[in-house]
Amino acid sequence: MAGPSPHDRLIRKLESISTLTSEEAAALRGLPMTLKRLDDDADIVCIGDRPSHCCLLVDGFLFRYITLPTGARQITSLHVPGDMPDLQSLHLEVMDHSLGALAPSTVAFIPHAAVHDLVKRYTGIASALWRDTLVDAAIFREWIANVGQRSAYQRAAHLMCEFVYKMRAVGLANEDGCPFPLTQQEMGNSMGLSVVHVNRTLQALRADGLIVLKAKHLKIPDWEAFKKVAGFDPTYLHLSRRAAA
Amino acid sequence: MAGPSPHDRLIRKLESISTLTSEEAAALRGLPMTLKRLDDDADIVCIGDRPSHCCLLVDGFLFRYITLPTGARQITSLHVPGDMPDLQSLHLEVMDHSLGALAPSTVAFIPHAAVHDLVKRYTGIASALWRDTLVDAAIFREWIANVGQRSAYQRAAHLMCEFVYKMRAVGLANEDGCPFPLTQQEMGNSMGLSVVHVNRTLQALRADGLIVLKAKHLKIPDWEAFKKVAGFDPTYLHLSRRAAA
DNA sequence: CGCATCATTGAACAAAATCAAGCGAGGTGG
DNA sequence: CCACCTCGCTTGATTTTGTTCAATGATGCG
Repeated sequence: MAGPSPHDRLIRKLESISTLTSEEAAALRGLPMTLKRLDDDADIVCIGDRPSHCCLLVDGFLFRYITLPTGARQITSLHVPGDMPDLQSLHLEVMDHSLGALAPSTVAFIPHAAVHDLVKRYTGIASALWRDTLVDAAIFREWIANVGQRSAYQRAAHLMCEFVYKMRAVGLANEDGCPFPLTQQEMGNSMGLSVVHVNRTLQALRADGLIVLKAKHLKIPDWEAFKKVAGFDPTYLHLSRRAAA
Repeated sequence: MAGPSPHDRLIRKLESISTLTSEEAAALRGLPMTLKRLDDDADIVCIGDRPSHCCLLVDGFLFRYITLPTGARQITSLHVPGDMPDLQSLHLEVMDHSLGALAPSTVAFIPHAAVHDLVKRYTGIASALWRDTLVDAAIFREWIANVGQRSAYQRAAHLMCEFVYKMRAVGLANEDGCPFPLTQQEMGNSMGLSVVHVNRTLQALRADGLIVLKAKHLKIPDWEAFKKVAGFDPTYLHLSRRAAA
């Protein structure tokens, strides 16, 4: 399945959190993009790099992570198609974290210069991109609260809630759930938990009938009950009315 | 002590992470500001609000926090003079968290319209402000790692390292340390730890000669040793060379 | 002085980490 | 085609870290 074009993905994503004029959408369609396929586990940019391109995720899943001096790894965000996970590199020259692929993925590289140019010419695009980085930050805040305050059980539920919401916002989830690409190890690295404990937590969620997670596919039978358990309120995702519906 | 003007604070802060032309600095000096004094514990904006102004911290200390459905509170950031902690409200209409005062403080309110106007007219200011929100996000990422991966002992050390660095960057710390306004309860809410455990952790840090913390003043006798314990690398603060020195 | 807030202490308890094996499905090479 | 190997998942036992509960000091301020 060929799926939407890279430009369509980007536009759909930006429309999930902003509004674009047709002129702005057309301008975005003019962005030069170089496609690249990535293996599972491949790194796109690493801490210390000074990227000259931004990366748009077209297909698959990416994640950002920090490696501590001890070797411990903390995942700080998960990304779905349409996301530009290193948009920040437009204004932050040196990477303070790394960006890698969670699953085999396709990404499109866009030269910084081309983005800077669009931003200068279209205030609407500038706003949308700035806003995108701000939503990113809002999600980071929620993750701090997730790791800092919630029990393992709630934490896992919250992580999954957010993931499904993000997938729905770009049209990649339906009533039957959506792909969920994380291994238990990766979930642990996202939530500040050991693999063993993640395993036990998932079993508890399954036993309580809250999730059906198998073969990297996640289904939530009772969405309202699940949100309640997670303490999930989607406000922080700042979705436009259309995308939130 | 009257101290620097609100505009000076802002300019100094922006210069700690960017460079401004003299024309841009002059334009910033033209920003309309309304000063307000705040008590300890006062809230400036709350979750759900739709602010029409940004807030510049002139004097004192602010913090952002999320309140979970259970009533638990997670502090997501600490702010020192020169910071604009709700700059994000320029592009995110509704607040997904709250902003309050850690200590008696003075803040300056700036109408969104005035900021939007400056951003439109000076790309350098637009870049500096966008960059400021991106540094904010980088700090959130580091906090996720702090809460998710580090022991209580390291966590506390890291929190203090970051705070002192931010104070130094705007000229508010010297070799004798700096003010440190957090109660142990607030430190706990910042690090995902109970008050009791914060207390014991601080005692351990004191016993090891790493900190001298008394009457809300913090001094680090051996900075290199302390950074090592904390696993602290200031890259993520993205300070300009001048401010990092 | 008396109240309020913050800091400190001890004891019992709970959550999650660690250590150490096994299990199972998918992929590979002989 | 099958043995085998790897990676991710699962399980149990044990230990560690941090929480909770319940008081008791200390400090500052009106």
